[in-house]
Amino acid sequence: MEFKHQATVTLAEVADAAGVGESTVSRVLRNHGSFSGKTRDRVMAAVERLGYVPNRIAGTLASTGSRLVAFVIPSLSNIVFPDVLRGASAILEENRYQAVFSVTDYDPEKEEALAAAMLAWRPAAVMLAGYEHTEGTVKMLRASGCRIVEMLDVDGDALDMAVGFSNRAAGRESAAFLLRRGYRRIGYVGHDLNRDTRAGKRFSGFCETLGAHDAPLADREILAGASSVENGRLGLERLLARTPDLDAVYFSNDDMALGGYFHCLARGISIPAQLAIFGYNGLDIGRATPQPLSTIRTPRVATGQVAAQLVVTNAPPQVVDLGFELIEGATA
Amino acid sequence: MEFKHQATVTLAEVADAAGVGESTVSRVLRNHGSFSGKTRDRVMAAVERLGYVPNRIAGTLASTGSRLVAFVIPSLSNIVFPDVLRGASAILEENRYQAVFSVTDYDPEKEEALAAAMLAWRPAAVMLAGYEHTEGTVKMLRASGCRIVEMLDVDGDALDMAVGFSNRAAGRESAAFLLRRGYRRIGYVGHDLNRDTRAGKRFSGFCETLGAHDAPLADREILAGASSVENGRLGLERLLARTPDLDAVYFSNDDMALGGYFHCLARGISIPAQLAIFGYNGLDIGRATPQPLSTIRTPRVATGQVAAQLVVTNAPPQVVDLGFELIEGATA
DNA sequence: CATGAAATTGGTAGCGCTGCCAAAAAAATC
DNA sequence: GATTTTTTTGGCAGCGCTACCAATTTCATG
Repeated sequence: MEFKHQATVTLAEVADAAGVGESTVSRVLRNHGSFSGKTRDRVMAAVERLGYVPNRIAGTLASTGSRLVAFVIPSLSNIVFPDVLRGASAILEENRYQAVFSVTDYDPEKEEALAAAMLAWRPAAVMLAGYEHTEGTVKMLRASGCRIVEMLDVDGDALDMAVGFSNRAAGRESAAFLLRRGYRRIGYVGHDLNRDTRAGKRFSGFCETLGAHDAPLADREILAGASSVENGRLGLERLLARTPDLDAVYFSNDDMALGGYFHCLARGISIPAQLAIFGYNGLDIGRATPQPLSTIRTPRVATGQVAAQLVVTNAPPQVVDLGFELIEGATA
Repeated sequence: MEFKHQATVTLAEVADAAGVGESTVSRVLRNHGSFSGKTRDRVMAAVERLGYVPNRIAGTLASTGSRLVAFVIPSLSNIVFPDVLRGASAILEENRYQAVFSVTDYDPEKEEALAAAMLAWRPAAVMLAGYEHTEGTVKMLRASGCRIVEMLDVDGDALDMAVGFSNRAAGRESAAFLLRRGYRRIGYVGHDLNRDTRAGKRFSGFCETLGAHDAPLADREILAGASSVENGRLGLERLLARTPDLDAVYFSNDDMALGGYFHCLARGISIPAQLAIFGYNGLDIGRATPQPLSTIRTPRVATGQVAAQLVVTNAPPQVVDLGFELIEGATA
């Protein structure tokens, strides 16, 4: 088997080598249309011999519709997005689609620029996080004619398709759970809510339910920057310094909550007797801590899977609510 | 159900609308070649008016060399790879390159299939993890003529370029550190080493140094499946059940080590007096635990950045060793 | 003004493939 | 064996853009 270095073999060369026409090679390779077994063998032998690799750029240009799926995600540091990508890429690979991605850093303007760059690749679909986009992004996506999937949120109007769960409801249920357990002096530790609008929706649902039960949020500590274990720890420390008599704290997610948990471990604050901790996401690590973290488990991988499934099946516009699960754990 | 694709605006239509030739529009849009300010304004106005989005598929086919960079990575669950992607995607975006990815699940055969699929997009470069590839993968990559970057390992011969650090040296230094601290009864808890060959190299370097100091590995517990906090916890439990008199345990990475740490917290095993714990990766969470984790911090994001930089600058073949940093922490 | 140099511009041949159509070959039917 | 039907095949026009080259305009300069 010879491979020519750097000289790209074209379909025409394969056709010559196999002694057949170009379209025949194309049909064999795509297993589309009809051809005899003998022809197929001859073509495949030539492909093998020449080390031919089809050029999908050319193929996509010639045919209608690409097999590229574009992901425009806020971050790769927040485990949520790798999880979504993981779910989606498995489905996409099975269906011979190719995933392309860009990271917006939670910046709507950057999202617009990156979405535009993505559309230049004429993807079959664009997958985004949530419903909050600039006017320009919306207009561009609409005009593109490609499928759009907004992921990880269902609290709003979908441009085309949406897959996820209600962040607002997650916030409400978290509050209801804490109230049922008898906590009344409840605080919040979160990260930048303007950027992470889904965290903002959870917080707003949380406060709504607290308010409805005459137990308004006692105090809050919002840290600038991304969510992290360290920020969670720091946030709880500051919150307790200001408002020591809290009996429960809701965190913007499990990373932050783990930081809070570690703070309590380090300071000898007994959980949940002295202070209850509640998170969001249902990370694996939260189940392996000495006391399993009380949290809400979200279908992150499934969100990616379903989103990809909708795209590969070219499903009609729809919103899929995958729900979430409250994990009682031992910290609340 | 049928979905109409909107009629996409082409460069030719923009040219007509602006009253100029196609090549002029192309030059203006790419800011390449010369054109007058007046022409540029006319073209940009037409682009704006028609909502033209260039078709990069066509552009790539017509020109030589694409601006796609293909990542073929083992996993998205192991934070290492999102971190690498994060570093790389920032650099690539700045340089108007587009990242494409596939996930191999640590399966070399799947890596070969996915690499082949990637090459069909004629990427500027293919970025892989480590040096262990099938013969077919190597042959194909060599023949492709595109740049190749092997990441996260420098213990071997690079196909073209490599960026990372020595896993073997990391293992050796970890062992040396534990020996310096006086630990002699040392165990190991790891995950599937056949698949994660870099973890295998660390382990082998670790054992080598132990052996050289007459303190051979006392016992080991290898868990099937991927690394996880839960597996680390389980692994340490099993290891200690079998060999209770260990004074230190080396884990295949920080996830596993955290599991071990939590096991000790839950069982009241005092760290590091009764048992020392040493990890690998330098995750943020390991710095926020009540006792900071003793571990080796690896330049994951930088690996991605440098790898991307090499590609966008079309650097000559080379191996870049970014090194690593031993963090003493408080668990060993 | 003339003349050559420099800056702009447009025309057009591909890039490598797919989709359509007609031609050829093979199989089925009378 | 002639005819019809079915299966296989090849030719070729694009897909939308870029690269190259030649044509045109503008600018300097004597």
